[in-house]
Amino acid sequence: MAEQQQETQKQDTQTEENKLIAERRAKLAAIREKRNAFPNAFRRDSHAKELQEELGDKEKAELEQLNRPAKVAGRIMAKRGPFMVLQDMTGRIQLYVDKKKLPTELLDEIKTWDIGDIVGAEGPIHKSGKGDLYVYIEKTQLLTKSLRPLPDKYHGLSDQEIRYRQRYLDLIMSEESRRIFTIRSVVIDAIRDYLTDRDFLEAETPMMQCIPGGATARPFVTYHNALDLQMYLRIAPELYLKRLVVGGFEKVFEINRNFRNEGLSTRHNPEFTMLEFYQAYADYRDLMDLTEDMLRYVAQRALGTTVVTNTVKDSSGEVIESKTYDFSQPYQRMTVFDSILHFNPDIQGEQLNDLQSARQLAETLGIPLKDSWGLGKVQIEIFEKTVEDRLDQPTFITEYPTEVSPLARRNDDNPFVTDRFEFFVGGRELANGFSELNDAEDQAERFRQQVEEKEAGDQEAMHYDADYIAALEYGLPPTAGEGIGIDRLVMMLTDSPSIRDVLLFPHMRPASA
RNA sequence: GGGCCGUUAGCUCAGUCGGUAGAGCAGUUGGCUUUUAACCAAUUGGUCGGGCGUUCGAGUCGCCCACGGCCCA
Repeated sequence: MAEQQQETQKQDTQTEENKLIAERRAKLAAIREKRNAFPNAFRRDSHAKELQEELGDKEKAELEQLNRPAKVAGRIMAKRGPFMVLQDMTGRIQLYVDKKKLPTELLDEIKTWDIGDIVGAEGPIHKSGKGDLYVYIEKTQLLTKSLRPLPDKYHGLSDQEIRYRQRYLDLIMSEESRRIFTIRSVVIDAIRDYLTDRDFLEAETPMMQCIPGGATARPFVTYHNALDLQMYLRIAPELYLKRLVVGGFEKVFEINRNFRNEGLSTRHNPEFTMLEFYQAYADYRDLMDLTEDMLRYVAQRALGTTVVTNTVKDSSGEVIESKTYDFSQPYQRMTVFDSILHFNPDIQGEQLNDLQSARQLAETLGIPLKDSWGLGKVQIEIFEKTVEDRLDQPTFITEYPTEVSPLARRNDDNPFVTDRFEFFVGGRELANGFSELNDAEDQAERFRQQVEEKEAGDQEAMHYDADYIAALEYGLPPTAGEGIGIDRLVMMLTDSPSIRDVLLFPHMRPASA
């Protein structure tokens, strides 16, 4: 009882607290008195952008003669004298309220319309003295009353936190934000087209797995009641997609979410979108060629060009650095080993090839080492520390050590490394691909090594997946597979500095009370 | 995890040396009806992120906490 009273009181103060909302509620109440305040029968026949493209160049007099009728709908974004600016998903167009022609009752109601309200309007398209198109209102109606005031019509929403937490406001206010998410959609569409055009089959594999495999990462843990079973959100679809190749789907791909239980940063979100694809009777070199070609196609579709510009801005938003990446050119290719030597002129090849001296080198570089690490792991640590963020132009790095590539096929000439590559642009890893390990016995041995590392305390090490080994024992044809991080790809294509700018609803700590 | 910065009206932001809280936009009232961040006049609106402390007095100084941003690990 007391709680209820408290709750009511709280609600009262919240309502009183914002006078602007109260005023809009009163306006809505007045409309409810007269009719259904939420009509849903209005149908538009035109979008703002089409009208601007079709009629924007025509003269004022010509348009008045044409008297082309249109029905439009959208959100009121500004009011300027007798004009209202309407925004729909394609763009903006003005409405003109002629107080000499419209009935008084309607004019009185239009006066109560606020920025943010959603309305429909019908009338011929004319052009104003200043050269802007408008719908000369003959009929109009309020479709949805907006109860909360929008951000500043000129400055928009500048509070980053609110942009992420209330993305809908960001989308209403920011053309740039709408552009980024439109590009994201086109990128995924283009990838899907590219692969399906080449006879890849799209597959959906489990998001909930009993053995989280296909990558080294900490998984999220969940629980299935009916089966009384601990399950994990997947960290990768890899092992399931390769089972499909065993099953005879020789070209498969999946675009979907992976979940990794790690921190949040400008580059990491606990759930992120990956493309993975597998092709039988191909090797990692074929996939490097495919990647070059596919990214060219995707950039062209999404941006209309293969030249991508990325900028670095200072705190005031001034561009202090600008780089261009031309995806029409062949990308550089370099081995891990060579790239370390290339970016570290002081380092000698012999130092890198000996565990003792490589460890020493790593310590000089300030890399914390674990006793269990072999030469390959130490080399990769040195690579990540001294090379990765300097790989600016599109570059394939090849020959990753077997020790850090538990699912990749060993190189025929040098079993210390695998037939694997990673792809970098702007210092960021965008893709990882390799010839798949299809030797069931070798794979079983590598799983055992991972389990040892897990038992030694590495929470990211892999589990032993006996069913996957069984699948390999039936025979996986020679296959190459690759993963491309969609979020990072979209960041690069849209020149977005943070992964949160390309995720509609990035994960945040719950807002404080 | 560490460092720096931020949090003031619905939004965008000022706020000097510690002395009763300001502007523009939005809103309200009136005017204007081919405007372009529309304009003109009047006007409403504040738990200064939260807490503790110093002080006669704190948006302002100190400490703690929350959330966010950037950089580093």
